[in-house]
Amino acid sequence: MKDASPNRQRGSEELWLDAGLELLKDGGVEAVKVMPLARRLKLSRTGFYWYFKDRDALLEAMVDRWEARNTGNLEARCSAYAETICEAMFNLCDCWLLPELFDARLDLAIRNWARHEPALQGRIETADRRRREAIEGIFLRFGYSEREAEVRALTVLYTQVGYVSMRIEESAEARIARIPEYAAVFTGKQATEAEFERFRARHLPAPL
Amino acid sequence: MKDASPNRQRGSEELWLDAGLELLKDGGVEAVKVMPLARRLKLSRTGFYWYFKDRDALLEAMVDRWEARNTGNLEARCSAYAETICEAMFNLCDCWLLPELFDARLDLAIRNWARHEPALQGRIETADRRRREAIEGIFLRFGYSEREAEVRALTVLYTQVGYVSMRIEESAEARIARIPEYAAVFTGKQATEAEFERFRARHLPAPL
DNA sequence: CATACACTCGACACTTGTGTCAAGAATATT
DNA sequence: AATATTCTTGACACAAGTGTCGAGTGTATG
Repeated sequence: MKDASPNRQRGSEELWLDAGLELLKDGGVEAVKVMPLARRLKLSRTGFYWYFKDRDALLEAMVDRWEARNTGNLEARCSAYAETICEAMFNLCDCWLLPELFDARLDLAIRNWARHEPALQGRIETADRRRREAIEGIFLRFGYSEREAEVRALTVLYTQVGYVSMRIEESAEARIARIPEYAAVFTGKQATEAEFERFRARHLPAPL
Repeated sequence: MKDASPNRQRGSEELWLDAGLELLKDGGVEAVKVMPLARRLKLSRTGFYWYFKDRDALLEAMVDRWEARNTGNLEARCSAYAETICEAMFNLCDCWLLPELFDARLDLAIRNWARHEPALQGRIETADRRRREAIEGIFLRFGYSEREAEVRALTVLYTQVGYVSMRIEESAEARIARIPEYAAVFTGKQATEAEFERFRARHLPAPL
């Protein structure tokens, strides 16, 4: 007595999870409700409960996904090979230009959510500590003092969070163009033309 | 003449508005519901509708209040008298130390809320532009190039938003102690002992 | 081919929220 | 003191969400 179409949409854990993340990113946690999710997927609301115990289980799964991504890539960029502090900073800046390295919207959404969820707040703090230590490491490797490395790392972190938080909309080119100046502020050193060219080259679309 | 009879709690526009802001600050917009508000004030829920047409009217009033505060004080600190770029930066830093100049929690709450409310987003952008121009003005007055002034102003803004957004908890002393280093990163110049002392003096409790 | 597994669905019971109304208490004005 | 205004309240009508249950429907496989 049901839909006769052979290829009808079928649910799966992935499907609900992805849709949940989508809703989280552009509507905040409060938008992650089972009912709207079902509407969006054109599935019955109650089907959700086959894959997840309840709404909280979904939220949990979303956080797990976030944890397994952003911070790791940032750490990796921080320990990438570099000959100068500016080159190292450019390596880190890859994160702000390549969405696959760092999902800024997700990061922001999780951060906002954590604001009213003390349990989550702890996980955020852990992530932020790891990130700060990774960035501090760059400065320490290039001879900055402990104290200076810390403040500079914090400036980088805050700037990044602030940038994302203010939802700046700029073209990739505009953003790339500003990068050397940010690098100069962050490190206190001016990058060479060559260093910037190497960075720019890997971010501009290859001229086939 | 109205006498406040202590017998019985009575409502008022102020009362509901203040409670609303409180809820906004520590629970996000989603927490600003008439029912919890009434519970908190120990008043009947429906009394609310005598003062405000509906929930949206309250939200509107809260935004008005925010607009009438934070940005203006920041602009004022940016145009305060200063002999050097570092002194000017310290003037601005007053905002991050004196809650009456700048309500960071409210700023953050409004910002998060705006994320999912395009209408509000416009007002945020206007506020951010005014702030950026005020900070840029400092750098321009002290001879930085247009381009450099812009990037440095943005760094200051993003750092501040990021700092608030990450909900850092530090004592006033710890924060004050770090300020000269931030000032050095932001301006590229080292403040003198005297400049920092003048700044510190007005923030430490007067030893009467 | 039968049957068990993986999955979907509608109905039900419950909770929290919104906004309206008419009746009434408290206070101010005349 | 009488009256008008200001404010509070409980009852009512609705909307949107959560989670459970039992009865299904396809599909894979033993």
